[in-house]
Amino acid sequence: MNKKDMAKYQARADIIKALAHPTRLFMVDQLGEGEKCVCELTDMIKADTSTVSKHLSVLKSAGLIRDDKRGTSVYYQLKVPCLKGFFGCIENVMRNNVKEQMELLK
Amino acid sequence: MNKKDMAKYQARADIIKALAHPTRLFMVDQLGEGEKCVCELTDMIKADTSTVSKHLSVLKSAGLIRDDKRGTSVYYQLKVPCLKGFFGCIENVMRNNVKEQMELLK
DNA sequence: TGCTTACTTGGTAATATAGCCAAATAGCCA
DNA sequence: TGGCTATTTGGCTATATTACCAAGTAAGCA
Repeated sequence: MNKKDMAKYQARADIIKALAHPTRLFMVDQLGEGEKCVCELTDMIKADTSTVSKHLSVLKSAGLIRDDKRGTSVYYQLKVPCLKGFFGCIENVMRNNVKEQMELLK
Repeated sequence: MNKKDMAKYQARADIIKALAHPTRLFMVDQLGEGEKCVCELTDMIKADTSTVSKHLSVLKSAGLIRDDKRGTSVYYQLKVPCLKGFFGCIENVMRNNVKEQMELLK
């Protein structure tokens, strides 16, 4: 693998890494249904506000969401609609994994 | 977020985490073009065989690839064709991030 | 101005991940 | 059998990630 390819895969990995956490996946799902402020997400997730804020900043740095401050609240929006297809793929993997577990038990 | 949802997002995250590394993304790309043995991948990646083997086992545990031992070699194959669409989505994000960087410089 | 709510940032401890070396295992062939 | 090649596993250190608390910033309002 040459240097340029390495950089390409590193850049991909950085974005995927931003998605690789249950709380952040939940956020992406929620934001897929419409913008939410930090306080709304904090309520749903039941973690410290600072924790939620940091997860959001990871998604934002990766370019997956956008923020919009209105008054004292900050609203976040999903920038990337194509993620839905991706999650479909992940669900396929999960279904298949379960299927294989079941085969083992037969 | 209730316990069941939490488990769902955790399971998704575990699979995504398996993809969240440049070397493993390279492997997935390579295996997408056809099966390869550990030694071939080791040559391409130029890391210790043990490192390559461990990356492959991460992908395998996630259910993304399958192994097939023939003689002294172990051949790995991609199990999940839908990943190609996913990478397309990630490339979109990367392109958009660059675009926004450029806007900033205008 | 001073208070309150909403959010971000810095610091820290616990945990997870990555890479290498060394050692173990497995199949092939002389 | 003994040796060779291919691969996996265990152990270790370095680094990254996560979550919380505490402190800082920012906007609205009495």
